Amino acid sequence: MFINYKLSGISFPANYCYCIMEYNFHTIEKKWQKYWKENQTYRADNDSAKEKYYVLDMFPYPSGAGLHVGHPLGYIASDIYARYKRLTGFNVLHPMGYDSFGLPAEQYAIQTGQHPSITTEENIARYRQQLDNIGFSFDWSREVRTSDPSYYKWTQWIFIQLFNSWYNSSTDKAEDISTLIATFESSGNKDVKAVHSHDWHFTAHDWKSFDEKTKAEILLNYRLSYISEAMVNWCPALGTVLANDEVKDGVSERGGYPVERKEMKQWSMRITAYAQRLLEGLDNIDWPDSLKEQQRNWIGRSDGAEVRFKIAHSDLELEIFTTRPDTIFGATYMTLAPEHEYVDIITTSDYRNEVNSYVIESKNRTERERMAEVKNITGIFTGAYAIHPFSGNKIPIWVGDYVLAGYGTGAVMAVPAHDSRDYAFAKHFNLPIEEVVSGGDITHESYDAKEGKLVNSDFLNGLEVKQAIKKAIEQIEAKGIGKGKVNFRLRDAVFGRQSYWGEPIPIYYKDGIAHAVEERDLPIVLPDVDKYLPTEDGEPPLARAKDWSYKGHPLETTTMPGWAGSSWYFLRYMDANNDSEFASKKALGYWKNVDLYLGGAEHATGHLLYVRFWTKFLFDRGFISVEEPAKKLINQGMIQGRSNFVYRIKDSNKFVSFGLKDQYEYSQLNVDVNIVESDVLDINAFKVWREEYKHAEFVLEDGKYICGNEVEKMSKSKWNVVSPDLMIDKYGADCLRLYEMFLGPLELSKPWNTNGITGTSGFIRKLWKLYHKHPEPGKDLVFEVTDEEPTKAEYKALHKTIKKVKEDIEKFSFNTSVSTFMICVNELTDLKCNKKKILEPLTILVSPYAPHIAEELWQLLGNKESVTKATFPEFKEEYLVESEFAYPISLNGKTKFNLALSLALTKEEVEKEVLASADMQRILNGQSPKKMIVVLGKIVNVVV
RNA sequence: GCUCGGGUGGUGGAACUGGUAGACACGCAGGACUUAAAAUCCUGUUCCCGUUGAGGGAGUGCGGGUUCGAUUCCCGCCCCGAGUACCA
Repeated sequence: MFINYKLSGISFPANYCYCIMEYNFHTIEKKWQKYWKENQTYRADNDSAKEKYYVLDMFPYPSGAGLHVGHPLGYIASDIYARYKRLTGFNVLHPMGYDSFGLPAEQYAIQTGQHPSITTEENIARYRQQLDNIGFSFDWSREVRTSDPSYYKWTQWIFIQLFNSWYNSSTDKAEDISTLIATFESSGNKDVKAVHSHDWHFTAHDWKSFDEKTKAEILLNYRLSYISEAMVNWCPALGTVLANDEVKDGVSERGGYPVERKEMKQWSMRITAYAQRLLEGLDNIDWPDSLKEQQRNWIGRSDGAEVRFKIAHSDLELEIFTTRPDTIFGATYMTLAPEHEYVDIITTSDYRNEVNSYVIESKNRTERERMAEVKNITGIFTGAYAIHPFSGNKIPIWVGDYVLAGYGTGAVMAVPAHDSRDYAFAKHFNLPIEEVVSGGDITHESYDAKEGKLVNSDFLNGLEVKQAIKKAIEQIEAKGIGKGKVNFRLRDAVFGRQSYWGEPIPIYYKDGIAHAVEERDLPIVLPDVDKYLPTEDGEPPLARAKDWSYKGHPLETTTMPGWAGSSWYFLRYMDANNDSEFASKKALGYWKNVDLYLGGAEHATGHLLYVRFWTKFLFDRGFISVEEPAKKLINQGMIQGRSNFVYRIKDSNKFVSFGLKDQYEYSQLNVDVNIVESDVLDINAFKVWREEYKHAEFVLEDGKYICGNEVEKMSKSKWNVVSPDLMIDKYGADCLRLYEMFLGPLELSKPWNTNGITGTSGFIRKLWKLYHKHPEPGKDLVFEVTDEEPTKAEYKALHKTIKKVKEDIEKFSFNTSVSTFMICVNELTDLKCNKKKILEPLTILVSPYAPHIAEELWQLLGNKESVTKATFPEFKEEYLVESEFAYPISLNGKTKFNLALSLALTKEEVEKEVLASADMQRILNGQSPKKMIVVLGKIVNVVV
């Protein structure tokens, strides 16, 4: 039997016929959810003598599709951990909220004209209900929503702090812009070491003579949030710019639309100032190695040198960056990025036409084309030459689009013998290749390894690569033609978005100069607009707002990106309802940072990098006392969907079953997995699923319509979304919680399938029965536990479980603790144990995993307070002590039989007993053992 | 290409610092209960040979190595997944 809930609107009957006398999860789960809400059971106190523990989930974007069974995986795990920490005496902060600004709501608003806040509100209500159904221990009094003005007031406030700060490289931290201005006034900028955009040199006198506008423009080059003319990822389809981490394979991450490079005036965040600290900080946090590695690659530190090459017949010098200064004698040509400013200047008249058309051509290629054609080598000679600083040789200067304008200096010294890209280029254009490091065979390929001795390299000859790099830099510096230099791949983050549904940037323009809004005037509330689209002349939607101004001056019209609100929300939870500060000093000082952060790995180079950046910034400016947002982080795996397909015969309304489809010409269509059971289609449900299928016909096999299937990402459009609501309705929240954990290790990705859920469902019933009198057929179960003293075996079953579950939770191995519970309940059932001294601690053990049934049992056991206030049972070794052990006896490492022996025996005695045993005699069959290994309490191995 | 994970029954997965491989659960098979079905309970279930309940052999992707003993450690290879992509 299968009921299609969604379509029929029928909810599953509260009781199966057998359920009357069994555990009724429907009423009991609702009862406790109500109790927790009314008693504010999970409210965390900011004023506690207890040690704090902060468990945080990455908050969701409330999408219209609602939660699917994949979302709660991490929430369940963190909830178990939070509950466990409470039971072990911690004051636990476990909040939840919504990342509620975002593109889907805006897209919907564009289509329907409905304000995105309405959609958002509805979606949040649905999420909340779904979350409540699962029985999470969130402290909802601290809920945050990034789109709420009381929240984004502080997002804007932080933006202003960034705007009013600069990065002092001497003190290695962010400081108030006033300290920079003071320095400019006293000594100009010659002694200022800062992370900034352009090099100017001015004296104190110059500074004082500059007009306001010039001063403002200079300061913008130092501010940590700044506006500049920059190359951005422009996505015409979305009508906005995107940050680097929002672009995947040359298309937008959301929607998959093409992205172009475009020069635009844009607000950006000077995250590059923190590159080194973001890198170093990784060593001190307990995050997955793969995630740290991704951040390291994204930051992309490379150590090398900047070297200036003189250009022949010119006063110009070409500056290049290289990580291999040791190979400088192998530089046989130079390559400039097509965008390099020198291209135009140095190209000789003979080559000008060709170079010009090459540059235009490569500028017109989109990022995507450029990526797709990586193997396609293009380039052109400029006619100009550089002078090798050591050999004095003339080396040709080329233009090639394999050199990126945005990295290093946009120019390279090409060493084809030891760089595969230069090698490919040199081979293609027949340029000389000269070996300077021995160890490879450069006639076949470049030798890129940093191993070997230098050859053909004058003063570097004979040195190992490492020493040669050092020596080369020394010589370069001595000659005054360059210096050692560290480069980062990390770019400043584009911060402005040409969309509506985001935080307004609190900036206004007076005489064309950007000014921050006064803090006391925050928040700058998102205005109403007539349409959520750009204006006719391409201005962002906010330009449509009436009177979008501040003190008579125009306000910025771009809004903040999705990651703005999520870059500091962990702090807001600490004091979520504070309207005079983003959080009080006291709350910040108590909760400090997140102890355990759970979420998906897809945020590695986005959110998780930005939140670290903002945390370091707030730390520098003295607002918080920690430098990292989360001490420990775990990535939960993704739950994939399992899609089902039907096959429509071409030009008909007839559908052919999976096994017979190849006899026809057909098209494959996704079908709602909720009307398919074990790949068999519910034909009647299918007919009512969509109007056009009302009169559908079928070609069946064995009287059934079999669907095809495939594992895909769970999404609305693929009709493979399984909602937790259905599972809860059918099996209960505790069962869903246990099952999601039982599925396998938390970090693992796996397709959702409900095949095994009857296992955890059976476990819950067995657990319930333990506390009840033996059932009489047809009668209700009657609660009954005794005060009798448990047997040794019963104590052992309990304490084994305490030990294992504690260890498992502490290493986040939730799947194995579910097994442990099953083993324990199986054993206690066999022992017919109904003793309070066993069952009461067991209730506490189970409560983090299955809180509803645990609360009910806890109450039945006579407790007045919630089980969440109990204390996690203490493990006592004494119950596990054994006097005997069944030794596995193996022959040459292969186990043959078991022999129970006293643990008091010495090695020699064990040896004797084993040899004397009948089984051993039979196996040896007259042979004498060569050697015997006895590991007391573990194993005996006999070698023949 | 590079980086990081991972390959264990029909399936999801266990196995602590090298020490009884396959826990637990699903599925499957047989049985009990039932007019019947569902549910529940019991038994079996890595594979192969053999069999009364004997016993034997193989086995953790493949090939080697270290060891009394290897899923676990080392070397080489194959396959799968994730991330990244001209970063000089």
